[in-house]
Amino acid sequence: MDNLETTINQISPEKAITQLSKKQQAVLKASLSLFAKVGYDRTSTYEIAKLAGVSEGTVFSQFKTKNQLLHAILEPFIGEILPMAASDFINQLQTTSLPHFEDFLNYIVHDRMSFVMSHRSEFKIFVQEMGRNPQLLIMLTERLNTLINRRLSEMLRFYQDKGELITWDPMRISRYIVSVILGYLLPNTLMSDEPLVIEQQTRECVEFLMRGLSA
Amino acid sequence: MDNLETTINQISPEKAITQLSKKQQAVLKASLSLFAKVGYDRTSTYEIAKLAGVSEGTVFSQFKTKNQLLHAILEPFIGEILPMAASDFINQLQTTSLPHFEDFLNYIVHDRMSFVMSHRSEFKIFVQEMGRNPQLLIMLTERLNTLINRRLSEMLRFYQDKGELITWDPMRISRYIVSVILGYLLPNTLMSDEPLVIEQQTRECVEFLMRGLSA
Amino acid sequence: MDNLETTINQISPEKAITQLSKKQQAVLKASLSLFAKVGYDRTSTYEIAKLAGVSEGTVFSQFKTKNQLLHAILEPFIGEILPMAASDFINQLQTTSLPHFEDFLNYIVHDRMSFVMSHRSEFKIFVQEMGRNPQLLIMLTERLNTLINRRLSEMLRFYQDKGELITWDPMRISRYIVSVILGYLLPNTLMSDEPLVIEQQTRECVEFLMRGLSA
Amino acid sequence: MDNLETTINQISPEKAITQLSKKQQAVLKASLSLFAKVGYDRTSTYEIAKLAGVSEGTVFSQFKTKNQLLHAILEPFIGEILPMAASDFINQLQTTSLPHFEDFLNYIVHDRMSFVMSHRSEFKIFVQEMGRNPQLLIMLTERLNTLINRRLSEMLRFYQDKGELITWDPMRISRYIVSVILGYLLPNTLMSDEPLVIEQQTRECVEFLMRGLSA
DNA sequence: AATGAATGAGTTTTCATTCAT
DNA sequence: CATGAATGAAAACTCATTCAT
Repeated sequence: MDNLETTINQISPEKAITQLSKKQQAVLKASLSLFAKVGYDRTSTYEIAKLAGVSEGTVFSQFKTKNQLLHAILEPFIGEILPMAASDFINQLQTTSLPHFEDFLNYIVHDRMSFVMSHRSEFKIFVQEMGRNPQLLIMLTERLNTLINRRLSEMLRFYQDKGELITWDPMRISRYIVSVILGYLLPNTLMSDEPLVIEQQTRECVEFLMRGLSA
Repeated sequence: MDNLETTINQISPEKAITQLSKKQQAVLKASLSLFAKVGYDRTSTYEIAKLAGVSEGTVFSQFKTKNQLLHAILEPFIGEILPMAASDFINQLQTTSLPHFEDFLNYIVHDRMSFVMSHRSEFKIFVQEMGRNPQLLIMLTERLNTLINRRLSEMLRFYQDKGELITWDPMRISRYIVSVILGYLLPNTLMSDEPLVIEQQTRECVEFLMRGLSA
Repeated sequence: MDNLETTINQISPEKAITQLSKKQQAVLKASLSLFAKVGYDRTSTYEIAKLAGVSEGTVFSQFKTKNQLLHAILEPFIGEILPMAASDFINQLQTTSLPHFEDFLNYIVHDRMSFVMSHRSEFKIFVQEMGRNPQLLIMLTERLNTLINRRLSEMLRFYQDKGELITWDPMRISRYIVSVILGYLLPNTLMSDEPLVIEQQTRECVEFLMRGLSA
Repeated sequence: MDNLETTINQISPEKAITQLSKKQQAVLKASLSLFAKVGYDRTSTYEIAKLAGVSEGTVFSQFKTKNQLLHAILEPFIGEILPMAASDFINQLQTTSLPHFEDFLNYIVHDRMSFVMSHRSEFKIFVQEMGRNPQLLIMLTERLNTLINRRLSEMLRFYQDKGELITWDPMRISRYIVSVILGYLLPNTLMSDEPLVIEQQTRECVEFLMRGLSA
């Protein structure tokens, strides 16, 4: 069911990333790990080089600046991984027959939890950078708006028409779904590093959301 | 109703903070502002001095290091503002007659939103630091646990016994309340800097929570 | 016998030093102690103020700069204590009847050891500064030359004429006497801080010098 | 005869020091020169960089702190140069046939004077630091004790048994020899920077010591 | 491409000194 | 005179970035 467990390299095989040599991949991996753990600003290029097992010069041979390294992580995340995940997600949703809102909720809660869990590091970096660079949030929001919201709204309206979902503004409904999911993910996943039993959490989540959102 | 709109200086007039000279207060204020806006790491002590209108030496005369400046902001927040707010909040709750769960929800959602809004900067800094220093979250959680949770649980059980609140684990109920509140606060307040119409948001919030949580 | 146990304040009662207030004396004493212990450069005016129990401003009210504080210690030492000690010493020598060279040696070895021991701190500071400011040594040498050497040379010649002292250049003889005394003082006194049993050391010293220097 | 005129680089060609690049050697050389001339505390890393003809960053690329720079100078001196010199010196003494105590004295006085003269800068720095860090003296004393004193004592006893040397404690005899040598070296060499005519000084030195120490 | 020594601008920090109270 | 907050110049140190090898 989870079609999102895509690694960075599986995403766009013909693009920049797979052209990267072993060393460059190590650099990217080391950056991802360190940026997520201690933050972009507290990670020095020396530490990246050390963790990647390369020289400091090598860190800069592919990515000209430290900031490009950050973007090399975040851009595919915002520009490819998230949208692709979103498309896949939406497509999957549409082709999957989910006759009832509860099935729908079950599906998306579980799927999104899995997705975030499998991209924990990127999320942490994204969240941290968002704190300083609100433009990131705007970029993300716009992308998701065009990709998801219209089609998601259609779906929500489908269940509203069926009388299974409260007739609030779909944006408002989305906000609650996202909030409750993040309420589980943020403390357990982004802040600490404990594993998360997705199935159990999903059940709880859906139980609450069904009460709050069914017509 | 909101007894929490206490500024830093109103908190402990006889303690450290009011001993600070005008210039030192300016330093603290400038740091608070810059740390919140661009983050601790991207704020130089030179910029703090410039914004505070003092010399760079002055930045270090009271707070010996830049990191102490951060702690001078966060510690009263974690150690005094939050707990005092929590106590006030709980006491207020207990002395206020809130016969129905909906009154209770209305009260806490509005109060907490107001509180966060009035300490926006501190929250932003706290959230940013939390991303790198998970220990902060643990400190906070422990403090809040001892201060709030037991008494909050009692109150929730009061409404559960009255048959107005679903008989889930009070911790789980708290999580949903917090999640939904943050779902409103984070995007509008912490990430961007737009003003927030608390009354409207509170009403929406409570409406949803009542559906999800009433027995 | 030891006429040199003069404290700073006993030296020039009509001059600056006794005009000093209690606080200023404390400053001077603290400086002396810290300069001797950790060196001039590693002593901050803040530490002087703290040890003296005064404010930092007070450190500068009498002595305009930190360097003047150093000179306030060294100048009386070079300009007054040492010469006065030297005069006293020479006068004492001349008025004291020391018919034999061995008596003479005994006297000066014991007296100089006592003198250095009672001005240990000043000596330490002087030696340390000398390493960086060779001019100090020149100043000292010139002063001692005019004050002592001529008259000391006369005395040495007295014993040479009596056939009790080898007929080397008096300067050379002085050098050996000084070297051997310092050979005892430097390790035990200036470098470490152990007490020194002067009588025992004097006897050893004189025994060796008598062998090396008697005619 | 003087086997001790070893420069820093001749000491351990395969070790740390020769791994240093040209620029790093320049940094070390500049530090040595400035520390000796004006003292560690009065030498700024900027001045070191300027004298070495490198950027200030380079000063810190190899030696992480200014203090490590000091240790990079002193440690090989205490840990390698002195002990090696000591061993060489003792070995040389043992293999050289020195039938009479006067030959022995002549040899060591000349050799030690040459050694100190060829490491003047290191000695100056060492002496200066010793004034503030008495632990240095302890380190040195312990090293020399284990390396030299036992074997030197044996040699002295050899001449005592031959009836050419006074039967004092060898430690006491060493103290006089060292004192008299330093009596020549300190004023002429360490304090000022004038050259020293070793042969002449050696002759005077030995003449006095022979009188004082022969049986 | 990879290396790592070198760079230099920027940052934090120290501290002697000043000055209003 | 005494105080101690304020100053600012200078110091040590960091680190992203460059470049010769």
